[in-house]
Amino acid sequence: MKLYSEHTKHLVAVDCIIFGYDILEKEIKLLLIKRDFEPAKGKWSLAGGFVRKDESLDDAANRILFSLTGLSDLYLEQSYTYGRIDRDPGARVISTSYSALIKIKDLDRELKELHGAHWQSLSRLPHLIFDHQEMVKKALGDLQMTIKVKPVGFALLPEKFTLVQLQDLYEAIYQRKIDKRNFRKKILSMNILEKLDEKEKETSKKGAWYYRFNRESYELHRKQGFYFNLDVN
Amino acid sequence: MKLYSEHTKHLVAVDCIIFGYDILEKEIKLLLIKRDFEPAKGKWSLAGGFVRKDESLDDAANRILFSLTGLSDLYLEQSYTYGRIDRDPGARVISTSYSALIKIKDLDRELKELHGAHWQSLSRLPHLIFDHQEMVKKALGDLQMTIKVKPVGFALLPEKFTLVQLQDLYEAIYQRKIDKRNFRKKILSMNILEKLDEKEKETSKKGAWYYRFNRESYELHRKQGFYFNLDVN
DNA sequence: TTAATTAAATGTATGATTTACACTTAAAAT
DNA sequence: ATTTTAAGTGTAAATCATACATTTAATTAA
Repeated sequence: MKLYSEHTKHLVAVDCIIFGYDILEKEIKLLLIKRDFEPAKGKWSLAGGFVRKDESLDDAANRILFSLTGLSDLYLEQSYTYGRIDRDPGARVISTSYSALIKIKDLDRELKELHGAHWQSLSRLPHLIFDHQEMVKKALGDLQMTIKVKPVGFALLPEKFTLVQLQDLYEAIYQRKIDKRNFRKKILSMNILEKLDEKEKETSKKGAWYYRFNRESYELHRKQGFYFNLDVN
Repeated sequence: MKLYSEHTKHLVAVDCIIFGYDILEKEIKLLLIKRDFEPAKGKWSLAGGFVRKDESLDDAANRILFSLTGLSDLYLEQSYTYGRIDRDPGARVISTSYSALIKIKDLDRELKELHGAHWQSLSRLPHLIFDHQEMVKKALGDLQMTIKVKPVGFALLPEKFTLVQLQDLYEAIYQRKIDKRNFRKKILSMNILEKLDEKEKETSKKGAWYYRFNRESYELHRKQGFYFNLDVN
C-alpha cells in the first residue's frame, strides 16, 4: 500500500566531488570522468548517476563512485542538492552532491583504465558540464571552512608525514603561504600529533621527523575546539 | 525529447524548519503543523510537501511554506537531503530540508487560523513524525555554527532593538549566559550597529538605547570576518 | 678530512585580543 | 527627597597571534 500516488516523481541523481591531494606536486586535484552517455557524452564531468528504487542516497553515492572509478570505502559526505528545473538539458533531474578527500597515488593506475577518470589540478580545470562547476566551487568553499574547525586534512596525507608535508597541504588548501615557525607552534600546541622515532630522508640530507595524527588525543582535547586559521589576509 | 527514461523516478519532498525567536519569552521556538494527510494525519510535523514537475526545489520550499502557514518572503536556506529508503512509511520519499529564522509575533494571529500551525519551544518539543526530529537537530547545530561566523541573528529581532535584547537572543541560541560588558565591547567593536536617538522604555525606568543593524558597514568590514564566540569554556 | 650545500628546526619580543570582575547612572515611583 | 530598577561602563592580567633570522644535521664534493 503506497500513498502519495497523485504526486509527480522525479529523476534523482548524485554527483561525487572527489578532492585528491598530490603530496609530490603539493596540489589539490579533482577527480573527473569522461561522461559515457548522452547528453554531453564524452565531456568532462563529476562521477554521477541515478539513484535507484532500492537504495538510499548515501548508498547510491558509494555505488556510483565505485562503478565509475573503482574507489570504495571513502568517507563521502553530502554537500548540497541542486534542484533547478533546467539544470540538466536531458531532463528534469534533481542532483545531490557528495564530496570526499583522498590521497592521490593510492589508486592512480586502476583509475586510468576505467572510464577515462583523471585527476585535474583545481587551478586549471577544464569546462565541466551542467552546474558541476558550481558544485565544485561550493564544495571547495565548504572544505576551506571545515578545515579550520576540524582536522580533516589528515585524510589527505599518508599515515606518517612530516611537518613540512602537513604545512604544504594547508598551503594547498588555503592557497597561500604560512609562516613555518607559527605553523609548527600552533599545530604542535594542539597535542594531536605524535612524533615518531623515524625520519623522512628523501627530500633532505638532514631528514625530517615523521609524525602521526593521534585520533585519541584529538577526541580528548576536542572540547577545546580546533580553530586553525593562520596568517589570515 | 527527454532522456534517461530507463531510470527510476522518486517522490521528492521538502520540509521547512522555521526557527522563531520570541523576544518576550527570550526563547527559540519551532514552527510545527498538524499534518493533514495520511500517513500520520493529525500528528505534529514540519511544514512539508511534494516538489512539483514545474518548480525548482527552492520554489517548492517557498510555495509549501506559504500554503501551510501563510509565511512568505523568508530567507529559506537549504539544509540537508534525507534519503533513507524507509524514512517515510507512506512511500519512498527523498526529502530536502530548508530552514529559516524569523521573529515571532509577526504573523502569530494568522498562523493560528491556518492548519493548526503552532510555535513550540525548542526545549520541550512534542514527538515529531518520521525523521523530523533529526532534521531539527541538524539544523539547530548548523545555526549555532553559522551565528558565530555570520550576523544572522538580526533577522530574529525587530528593526530597532536594544543591546540587552540582542544579548538575550545570543544567550537563547548559545544556551548560556554571556558577560554583559564583554558582549557589548565585542559587538560594538565590530562597527555593524548604529545607535539610534531613541530609547526603549517598556522594561526599565532608565530606558535602553535602541540600535539598528547596519548592513552596509557589515558588508564593508566583512573581510575582517565575523567571529563571534564569547565565553567559550 | 674539511668545506660547502641543503633543507629542517628553533625562539623571542610586540601587539592584539580575551577574560574576569563590580560600581555608577538615569529615570520613575513612592 | 528617597528608593527602586535595569542600563551602562573600565581596567588589569592573561592569553594568543604575529613578525622575523639563525642554527643544526647530514650528505656531497673538493
